[in-house]
Amino acid sequence: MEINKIDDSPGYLIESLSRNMRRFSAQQLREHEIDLTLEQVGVLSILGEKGSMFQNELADIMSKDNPTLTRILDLLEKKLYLKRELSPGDRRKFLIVLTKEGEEELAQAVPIIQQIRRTLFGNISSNELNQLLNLKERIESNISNYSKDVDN
Amino acid sequence: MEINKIDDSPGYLIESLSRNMRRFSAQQLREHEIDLTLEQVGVLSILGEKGSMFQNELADIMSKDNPTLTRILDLLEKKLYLKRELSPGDRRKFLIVLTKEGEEELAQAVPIIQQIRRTLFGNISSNELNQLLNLKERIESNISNYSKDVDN
DNA sequence: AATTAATTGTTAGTATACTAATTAATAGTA
DNA sequence: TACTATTAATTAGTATACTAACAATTAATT
Repeated sequence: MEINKIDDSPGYLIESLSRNMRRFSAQQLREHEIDLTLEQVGVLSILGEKGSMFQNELADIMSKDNPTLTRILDLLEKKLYLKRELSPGDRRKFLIVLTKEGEEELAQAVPIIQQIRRTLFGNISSNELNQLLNLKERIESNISNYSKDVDN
Repeated sequence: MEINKIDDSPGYLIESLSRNMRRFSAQQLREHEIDLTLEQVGVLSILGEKGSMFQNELADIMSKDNPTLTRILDLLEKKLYLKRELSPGDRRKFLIVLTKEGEEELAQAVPIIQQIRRTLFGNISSNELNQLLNLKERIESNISNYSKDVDN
C-alpha cells in the first residue's frame, strides 16, 4: 500500500492508535452491559478514590475543558451516579459527590476495565511503557516550549 | 500529585497525548488563517497525491467510518475544495476529486503542517518513532487477536 | 431469472472536544 | 468603597466518532 507523505506521520499514528483502543474499549463495555462511556468510567473511578472532589479539580486531573466536563457530569447526574453540591466556602464551585448508585455501577465496571487493560497492554513491558511516557512528556514539552518562545 | 489507579493507564496516556497534539495543531492552523480542520487537511493532502480517489478507498486509508467521512466530505464540498463524481462503473461509489481551489488551499496548508510536525517531533529520533510504531502494531494485534479468540 | 447477500453511502441520534460568549461570585486594586 | 480582573461553571454552536437504521446498487446463489 502506498504511503502518503502528509498522513504517515507520528501524529496520525498516535491518533489512530488512540481511536482503535477507544473503539475496542467501548465495545467491551457495551458487551458487558456497562452503560457508561470511557469518560464516564474515568469520572466515576476518580471519584471512587476520594468519594468527592471539586469540579475544577476533576477537570484538571482529567485534562478536560469546562464545557466538556460539564456535559459529562450532566449525564452522570441524570443517571443519579453523582450529585453536584454547592461549596459553602466558594459559591462558584461545585463539589461532585459519588452516590451509592454510582459506587455500585463503578464496582461493576472496574473488572471490565481491568480486563480491557490486560488485553491491550498485558504483553507490553513496563520498560516500554516508561519509554512511551517519556515520549509523551517530550512531545508535550515541545508544545509548551514553542508556545513560550513565540511569547504566547 | 496523587495518581489514580484507574486513570493512570497507558490508554489515558495515549489519549491525552493525542488530544494535546490535536489542540496545538488546530491552534497553529487557526493562527496561520488556514480554515481547515486536521481531518480536512488529511483528506486534501491524500487527494493531493493522486488527484482523485474513491470514497471507500479514502475511508480505508484514513480509517474513518462512513458517516464520519461523509460529513467531512460534505464540509469540503461546500467549501468547493472537492467534488463528488458518480462512478460510471459502479453507481454505488463516488469518485472524490480535488478542485483547483482545493489544491490552492492545500498548498497554503502544507508548510504549516510541516512546521507543526517539526515542532512536535523534530527532536524525536527515528528509532523512537519506530518503537512507537511497533508498540502501536502490538496493541492493535492484541485487539484483533482477542476478537478472534472469542469468535467475534 | 429471482431471491438473497454484501457493498456503498446517507441520515438520524448521541457523546466528546473545542471556541466564544455569558453569568455569577470572588479577589485585587485604585 | 468602587472598579477591575480573575475564576468557576454554563450555554450555544460546530466538528468528529460512533451506532443503528435505511436506500440504492451490485454480487452471489439457488
